[in-house]
Amino acid sequence: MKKFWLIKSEGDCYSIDDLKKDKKIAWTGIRNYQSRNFMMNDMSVGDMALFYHSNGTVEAPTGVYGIARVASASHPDETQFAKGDEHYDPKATKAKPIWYCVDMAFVLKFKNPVTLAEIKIDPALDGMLVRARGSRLSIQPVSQKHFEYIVGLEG
DNA sequence: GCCAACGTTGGC
DNA sequence: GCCAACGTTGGC
Repeated sequence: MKKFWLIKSEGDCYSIDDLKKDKKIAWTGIRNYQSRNFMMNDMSVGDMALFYHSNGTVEAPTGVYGIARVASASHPDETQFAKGDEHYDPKATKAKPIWYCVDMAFVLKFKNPVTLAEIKIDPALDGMLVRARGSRLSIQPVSQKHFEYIVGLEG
């Protein structure tokens, strides 16, 4: 059973254009247990994800910019072992990793982003987690209905 | 840049 | 196991 997700990235940090260029990347750096658990327990290869840019600007507003696909099972996030890396975690060891990630593959980029402002006012998207105030989860489950609706908005 | 909301840490 | 302090996220 295919599932649907929303994955957040700061647009000026790693954007949908970067993923398009890389084709596929390990979705590292998640340091939140709820988000990690989604990747470890609930994601499967082939699941689809809305690619969301947070911390937007007037020129590049916060919102959904494209689609990615889960391209691997979960595996240890290598950045937790990398001393000096901003995501280094001294409590993690190779024998007992703490943080896991999956690989994400590029699917498509929207011609026009579906902005958070649009998502918030659209009655069809009522209940989307990203609408909730203070929603800081960087990996969120999305219903198939909401996923398809947003893809449909983009045309 | 501000600040509210939230998760995590650590003292007790 | 509580809870205050702290750091971070993320919308505005």
